[in-house]
Amino acid sequence: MGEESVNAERESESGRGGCVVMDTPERKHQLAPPVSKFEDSPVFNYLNSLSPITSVKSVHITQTFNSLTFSSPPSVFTSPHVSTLRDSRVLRRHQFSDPSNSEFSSSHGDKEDKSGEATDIPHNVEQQQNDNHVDVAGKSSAEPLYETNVAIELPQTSSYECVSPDCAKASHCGLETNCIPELAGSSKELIPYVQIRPGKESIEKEVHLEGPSHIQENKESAGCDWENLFSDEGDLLLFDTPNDSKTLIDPSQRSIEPGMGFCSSLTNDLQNPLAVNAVSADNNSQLECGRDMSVVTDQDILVSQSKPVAGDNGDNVDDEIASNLQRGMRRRCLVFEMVGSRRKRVDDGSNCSSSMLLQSNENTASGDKCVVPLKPASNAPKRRLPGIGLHLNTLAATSVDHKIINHDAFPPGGQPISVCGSAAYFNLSNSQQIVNSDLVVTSSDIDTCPLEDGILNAENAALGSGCMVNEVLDHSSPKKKKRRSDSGGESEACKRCNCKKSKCLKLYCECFAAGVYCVEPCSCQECFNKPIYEDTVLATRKQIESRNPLAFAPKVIRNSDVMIEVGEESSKTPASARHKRGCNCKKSGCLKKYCECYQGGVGCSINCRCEGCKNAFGIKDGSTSTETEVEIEGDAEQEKRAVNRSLQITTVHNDAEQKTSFALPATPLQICGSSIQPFSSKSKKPPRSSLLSIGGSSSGLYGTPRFGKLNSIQPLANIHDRKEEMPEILQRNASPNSGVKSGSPNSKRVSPPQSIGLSPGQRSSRKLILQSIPSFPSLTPKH
DNA sequence: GAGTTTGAAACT
DNA sequence: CAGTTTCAAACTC
Repeated sequence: MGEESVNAERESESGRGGCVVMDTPERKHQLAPPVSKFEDSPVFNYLNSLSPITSVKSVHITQTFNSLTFSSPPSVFTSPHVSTLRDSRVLRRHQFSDPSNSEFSSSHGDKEDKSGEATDIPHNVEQQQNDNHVDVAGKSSAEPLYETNVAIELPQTSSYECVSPDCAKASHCGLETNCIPELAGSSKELIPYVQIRPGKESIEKEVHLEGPSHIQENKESAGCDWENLFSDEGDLLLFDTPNDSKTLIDPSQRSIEPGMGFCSSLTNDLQNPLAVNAVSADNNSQLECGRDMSVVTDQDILVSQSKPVAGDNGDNVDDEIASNLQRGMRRRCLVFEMVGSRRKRVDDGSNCSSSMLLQSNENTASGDKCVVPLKPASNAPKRRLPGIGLHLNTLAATSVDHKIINHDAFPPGGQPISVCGSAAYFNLSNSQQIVNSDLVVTSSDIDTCPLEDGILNAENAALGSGCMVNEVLDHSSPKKKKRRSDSGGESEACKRCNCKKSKCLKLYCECFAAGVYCVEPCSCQECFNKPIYEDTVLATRKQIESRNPLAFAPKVIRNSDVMIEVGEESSKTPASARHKRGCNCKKSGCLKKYCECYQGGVGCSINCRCEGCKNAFGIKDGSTSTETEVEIEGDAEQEKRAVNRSLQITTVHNDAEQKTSFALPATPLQICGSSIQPFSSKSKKPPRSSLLSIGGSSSGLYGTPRFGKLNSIQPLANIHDRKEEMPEILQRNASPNSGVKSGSPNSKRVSPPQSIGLSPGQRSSRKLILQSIPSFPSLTPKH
């Protein structure tokens, strides 16, 4: 459990979703160079080596949890705790704008406790962390747990900040102070803190008397180290808390938003120990603070990192803000995942800290397109951008978003969720949301990516091909290019709609169908597909899903996916990829984009009812024009391979994708879709759901199914395959187009020019791969 | 950019 | 499930 919980926390931190995975590689790079003082510390080394992996783990973990919990969504929460907590925080934040209100915090704290396992787990983790920290202080052992702890600690470090609020109870503060001294040597920043703390220590000591104090202390100590480490490694952490970044970034915002202020104050405190102390004195909520703190700490850490230890915030802050603005676009796609995670957090237990987080989120989240808001990840993305974490990066919020967010902070509907990000709603759609969030985290989630399509797409887009990423980024780009231009792949994440009557609440709307919120580039009228209307969006989505669980599933399924899902049937549909439902073209001859199959770069299948099919990618009869579809039917082995791959991929998605992300809706959607796809075959649908069934509800919860897949898949997936895939995937990433093929070994078919690779399925695969890679090296195993 | 075509989505 | 309507993208000019 401890490891899992830790992982979950990591995930939550990475939170922001699948992004983490992406980040990991980058982080490594980043970390390696900067290591300075901390390098000596075993822990630090550990982190460096692990950090990348850690992020991945988060994803996997979530997945694993999901798989484990599959039957029961709640269980999922447990693993994802962090994410859930954060999400909950977000929501609560919205609800409770005023962090100042101790009541809220306290209440939140209670809620968190109630939240249950998820919340509980964190505590456990903390304890473990504390233990670890202690060890760390001792310096010695940098055990895998350690790493996990470290990851967790980040949050804790935040707790450190939180401590201030809690100070009454003090555990954190005291611990921190204590820890600090130990760690102090390692980190520059720490020293300052230490100095400050002394005053607090007296208070903290009182707290210490209580059992928890030790743990907290340890945590804090760890946090301190973390800070140092982060400062070195920083980026990693940053990714996790986009929101945080804001808080950290903008001191000014603090003044503006009470809640934010709190967080910011914390962050500031981090920078300025004295301030922190003062804050701590005021704050009452302990647990909440702890969690929130964790968030804050992350932010702080991030900030510190972003800015070299120096503490000068001003300049850095500006830069960060700008970066945030840029992020806005990205967020949208990724958001889903992120959002989910955040929401979870909120739900779980947002405490006072949560409120702060929420605020921070709001700040970070862009209103606007709010998509962004979700992702704290977005913040992370900034730094991540450089690295693989493209989708995550894409998620990054834009500065604009931040602004918007503030405005939106309290959507009319009431739920701040919007903040979470466009993608978020997918998660929300069901109880599964939790799962989704997890997925998101993983995907991201994910997303991402991403949503499914939403997240997943986003993720996929990012992962799938550089194109996707670009597209996501492009959102900012004014014009909708035709998403499809990408190729069949339509990067859903980047979709832009032009709806006039549907209010963007029907599948007519590409954005909505993709599980993504409409963004500026959209030319839609009377659009309700915005974070502000998240409730409406979610409700509508549920309705649609109730009618057709697969409504948001990716339309085009890869062979691998099909293989997996369909299993036996896959043999029936040799084509590398197929349209889930098949087309119904009568006049276009399946040679124009009117045809979804053609648009998706896939051949028509038995499922199609098209007339006069001339689909260049493959005719309905099964004879794909392109030889590409080599029939795998006969080969059970091939199918198995494909399945394994698909599973791997899918698992990754769940991260993303997404939803992230999603990527389906976010990624989740895609994932779902993939999972769902089996059903997709028109008539055959029901049977295949087996996978879905694993996940739980097939429908809305695409996330779950995906998770299920992921979970199931991961185990199934052969390491060999992954390894092989990994490189390929990477390469593919480099070249999106190529990627397509790689996606499914079986699918030899070269994706038509379009980009089969772009096709959601492929994307998903890519995304998955990317994520999977980092995840692969799960830290836990080391233990 | 306006208008037409097309097929999916939604509705009955 | 089939037929019809609505809708927005794709396409053409």
